[in-house]
Amino acid sequence: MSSLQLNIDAPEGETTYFADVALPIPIARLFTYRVPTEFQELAKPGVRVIVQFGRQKVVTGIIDSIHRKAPEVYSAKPLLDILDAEPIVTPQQVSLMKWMSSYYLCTFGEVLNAALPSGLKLSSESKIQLHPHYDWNDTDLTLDDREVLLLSALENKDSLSYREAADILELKSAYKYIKSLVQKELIIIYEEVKERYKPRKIKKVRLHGDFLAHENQLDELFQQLEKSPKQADILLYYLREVPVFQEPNKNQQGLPKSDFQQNGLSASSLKTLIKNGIFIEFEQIISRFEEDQAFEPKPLVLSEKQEEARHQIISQFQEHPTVLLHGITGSGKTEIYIDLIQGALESGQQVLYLLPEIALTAQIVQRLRKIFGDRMGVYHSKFSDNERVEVWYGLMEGRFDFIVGVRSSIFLPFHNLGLIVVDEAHESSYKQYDPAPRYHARDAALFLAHLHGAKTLLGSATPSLESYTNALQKKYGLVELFERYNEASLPHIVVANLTEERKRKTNVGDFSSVLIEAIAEVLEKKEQAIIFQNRRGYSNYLTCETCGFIPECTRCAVSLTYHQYKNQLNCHYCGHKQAVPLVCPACGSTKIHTVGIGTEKIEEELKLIFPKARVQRMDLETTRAKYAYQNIIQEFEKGEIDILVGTQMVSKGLDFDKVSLVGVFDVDRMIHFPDFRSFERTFQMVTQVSGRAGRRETQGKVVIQSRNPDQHIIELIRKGDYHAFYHGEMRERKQYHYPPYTRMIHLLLRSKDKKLTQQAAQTLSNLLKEDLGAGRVLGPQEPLINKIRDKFLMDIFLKIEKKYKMEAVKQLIQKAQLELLKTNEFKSVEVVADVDPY
DNA sequence: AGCACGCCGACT
DNA sequence: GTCGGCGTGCTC
Repeated sequence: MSSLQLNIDAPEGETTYFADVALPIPIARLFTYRVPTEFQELAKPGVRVIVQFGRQKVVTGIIDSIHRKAPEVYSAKPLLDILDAEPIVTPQQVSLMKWMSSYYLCTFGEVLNAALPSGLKLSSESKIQLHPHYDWNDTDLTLDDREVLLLSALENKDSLSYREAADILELKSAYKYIKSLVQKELIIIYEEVKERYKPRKIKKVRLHGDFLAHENQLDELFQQLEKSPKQADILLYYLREVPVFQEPNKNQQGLPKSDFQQNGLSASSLKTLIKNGIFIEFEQIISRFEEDQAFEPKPLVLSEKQEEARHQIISQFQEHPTVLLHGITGSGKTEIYIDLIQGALESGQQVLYLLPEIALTAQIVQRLRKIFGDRMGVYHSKFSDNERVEVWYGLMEGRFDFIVGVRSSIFLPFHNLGLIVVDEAHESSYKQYDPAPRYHARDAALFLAHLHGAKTLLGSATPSLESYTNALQKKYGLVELFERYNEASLPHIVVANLTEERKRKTNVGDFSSVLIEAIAEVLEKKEQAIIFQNRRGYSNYLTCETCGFIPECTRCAVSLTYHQYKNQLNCHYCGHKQAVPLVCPACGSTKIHTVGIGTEKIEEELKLIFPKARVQRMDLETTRAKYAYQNIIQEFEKGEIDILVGTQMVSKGLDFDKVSLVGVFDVDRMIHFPDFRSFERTFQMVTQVSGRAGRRETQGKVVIQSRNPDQHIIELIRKGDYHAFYHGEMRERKQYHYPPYTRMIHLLLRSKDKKLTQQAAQTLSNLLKEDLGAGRVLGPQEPLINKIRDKFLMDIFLKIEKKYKMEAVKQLIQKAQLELLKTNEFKSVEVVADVDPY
């Protein structure tokens, strides 16, 4: 069979090659395509190819390898096209992606999907159009009403996608009718391949070369244009802007067409000049990023302590590829990063600076831009696809050698990486939860560094227990900075006892008198305050006073969050929105009131308590737009805002000189979050947000509101004692076998059938317990939120001691999953694996 | 993930 | 009876 295939297209004596292609689909397999002879030169690992996949679809894939082994049980389809002359992914990228798919238990295709900016992925869409020989009057065929509807739609619009066709018919699928029309030869199906990336082009004009041979030719031209003064004006303007005789090559570059209009010159006259061949119109590809931004490479002056830390880091790098820089907020870690980055760049290496999320970038990017100019590329989620592709190419082509970006920037095509800085390395937003690959960018960055032989610097004021443990065990180097830069002092932390205040009735709603007085003082002194509450929306939920009814999401097992601003109830899990009921849907009562307090309500109450203060809210809602975040920050910086209320966004890396108060609105909510890391999270978050208070001369103040201020964790936060926190928490972790003493894998099962999900979870859990031992398998248990988007959920957690090989464990999981699938009913149950689920 | 084929309830 | 729902299997 295979010998037959070998001869399909190669002439006698030539070999047929095959390409194993990775496709961006969640199938844990490569697909083998035949390499047509004309592509043999170009087909090499790392180039993008277009292939047919399935009956209709055409998709972009990446060649993984080229070989001569013909598949035995099917005949390979040919590669349809090759998109790149050179590999678009480097061998290191492929290694990183392969590691990721095996470590995080997902398919290579899923990683590929996350790694490539969608501008680099092509995919096709099935579309329909009228048959070339279609003639409306000619149809003696009997047509269904819906078929007629589709045909008339196609007469108005050249083509329709399947989706559009279904929408026109108001059906879920129009496939049946499409098929019927195809059979009747009235329409045809075709594939439209969309190239998503488009370089930005501008239209320019230049003077036709003929007029440059002699100066008199220009004179003649002016005479010719005597009766068309508008055209003459344009010519004059052009000659003024472009000194064609002094610098002839300037004419080659021409002038943007838009310049003429901006200077009040007639567009139609310019058109005439182009038509008459006096000007030549052409297009030029330009960068989406502003070029030649002014930058001043100011020499960086490190303080003595910083200098010392820098020195230690460099010497630790001699022995360790990874160093943890543990420096309290305000200790000046950024300056040290900058210094090290400059060092790496000077030695010709590339640098990646990872930030946890876009929220952080605005301020730091501005600062870095001033130092590194346009050799620095920025990569984050608010960039458009096209912008991302430009960063990708820019890095490949060497225009950038320094990338500042969020977690997905680890996938960029580095070829000579020397240093990775992971700023705020403890941040949980480095972990991607959904969809796969569920990776942790900090850990992936360590692997990436390993691939390049690069160094990694993890920086944090409150390192994760994992990282700090690694440092104590000498797996990482450790450098610690306990002094604030510029002799600024640490903020004074006070805890407001809400229970006590309620008893004495000194509180105002959810505000303690302590917090209110502190805010009043700040306003008095014309300083600024940040109020932190990690819950967006107005209130947690609504409830009916009469019958206790709580509006819940129809698709998820959660109460709906009340958003006053839009007068809506929102589900924060599936995005469902609905109007606020005027009367209780259960009993008809009008006594509906709000429970819990979100950023929106805090904002409102602050405006009531301090009517003169300028209050601004910063959360997901108010920062949706591309520059919204930046705008708020700028206003705050300029002092146009007195009180900034926000979710965790406000806690991250912002430095404001005039902030002298930070209020942590509800620390209890964070402490009691049902997760073994809730203490760690709380410690990190509160420490971080506290660090926003008082940067320079003034000592800042932090007010933490709690109903139960005697909790040990609050005491640790108050003292800012990381080491005591670390050791205390580690004891707990050891006792209950939690990370970092073990590694965790979370298995989530979901399906539309509750019983079935539970049964499948029980079965899977039993299978795993057989292989791993009951002690290492927790559950199955129903998660707190047991339904999301109409799918019921079940949890299984695996806790594996460090000494076990994770590879083997993962194989067991896959084995158990296969075993589970042997029961037919369980096939509709999805199993999602999340490795290191935090 | 799509997408096509096959098997069952509610309607002209 | 057929239409239209969705469950199931496959993709080189």
